[in-house]
Amino acid sequence: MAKPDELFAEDQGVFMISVAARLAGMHPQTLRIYETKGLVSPKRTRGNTRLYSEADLERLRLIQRLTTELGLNLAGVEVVLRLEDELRRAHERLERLDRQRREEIQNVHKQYRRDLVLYQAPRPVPTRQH
Amino acid sequence: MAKPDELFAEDQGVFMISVAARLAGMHPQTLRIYETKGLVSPKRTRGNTRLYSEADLERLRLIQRLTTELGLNLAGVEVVLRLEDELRRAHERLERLDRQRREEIQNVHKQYRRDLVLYQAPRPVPTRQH
DNA sequence: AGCACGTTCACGTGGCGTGAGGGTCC
DNA sequence: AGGACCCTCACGCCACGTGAACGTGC
Repeated sequence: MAKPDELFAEDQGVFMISVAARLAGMHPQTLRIYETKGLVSPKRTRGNTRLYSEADLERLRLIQRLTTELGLNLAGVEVVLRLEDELRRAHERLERLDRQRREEIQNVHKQYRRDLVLYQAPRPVPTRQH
Repeated sequence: MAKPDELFAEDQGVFMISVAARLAGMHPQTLRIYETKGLVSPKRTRGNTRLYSEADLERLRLIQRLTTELGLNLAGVEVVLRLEDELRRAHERLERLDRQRREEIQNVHKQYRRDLVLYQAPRPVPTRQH
C-alpha cells in the first residue's frame, strides 16, 4: 500500500511533493518550477521537504486548468491569478456595500419612527429602568 | 512627407495596417495574426484593406504591454482582456451602488421631514409655487 | 506601372515540461 | 541501506514573431 509517511501526510491534509504532483496531475519538477516563479509557496519541514496544503493544491489545480486547458504561459498565470483575486475582492465589496445600504436605510427609519412617537403621544415618556 | 492616403486615413482617426503597426510598435504581420486569433477586429474597406480605429490601437497597445513587458502569450492575453473587462464593470457597479445608497438615504430623510412638519406645525403647510 | 495591401509558408528563438545525474536526509 | 527528497543541467517541443514569396487592388 502507501508508505507510512505518505499516509501520515495525507491525514494531516498536507502532502509531500510526489503526492501533491499526483493529485494535481503534474510532474514533481513542474511544482518546483512553479515555486521558483512564486506561483505556489508550500511550507517546508525541518528537513527542507516541501509540504503542500489543501489551499496549495487548489491553486495548483487552477494553474493546471489555465496552462493545459487554456494554454496560458506562466507569466499569464501570474497576472490572471492576481486579477481573479482583485475580482473576488470587488465582488465582496459589492456584497458588503449592499448590506450596508439596507442597514443604513433601516436605521434611518428606526430613528424617525422614534421621533414620530414622541410628537404623536406627548404623555410621560417611558424612561428606561435605572 | 507622408503619403496622401496615409494622411487621409489618419485624419479620419482610422489607420491602415502599416500605420497602425508603426503606431503600436509592432510588425504588420503580427497584427494580422492577432486578428485571426480574435484579439482585434479592425474594419475593412471594400478592397478588403484593414482599417484600425483609435480603440483598436488602444487595444493593440495594451496587448503590446502584456506580451513584451509582462511576457504573456496570446492565450493569456485573451483571458486577461476578459478579466479586465469584468473588473472594470464591477467597479462601475460599485460606483452606481454607492450613489444609489446615498440617494435612497436622502429620500428617506426627505420623506420623514415632510411628515414631521405635519405633526409639529399643524398650520397651513406652505405649498410650493405652482 | 508601382506600391502597399492581401494570404500562406518557412525559419529561429525562447519558454516550459520532462528526465537524468548527483548529493542529503530519514 | 534504500528510497524519496533536494538541486542543477540538458534535451525536445511548441508558440510566436519575423520575413519571403506570390497574388491583387488602387
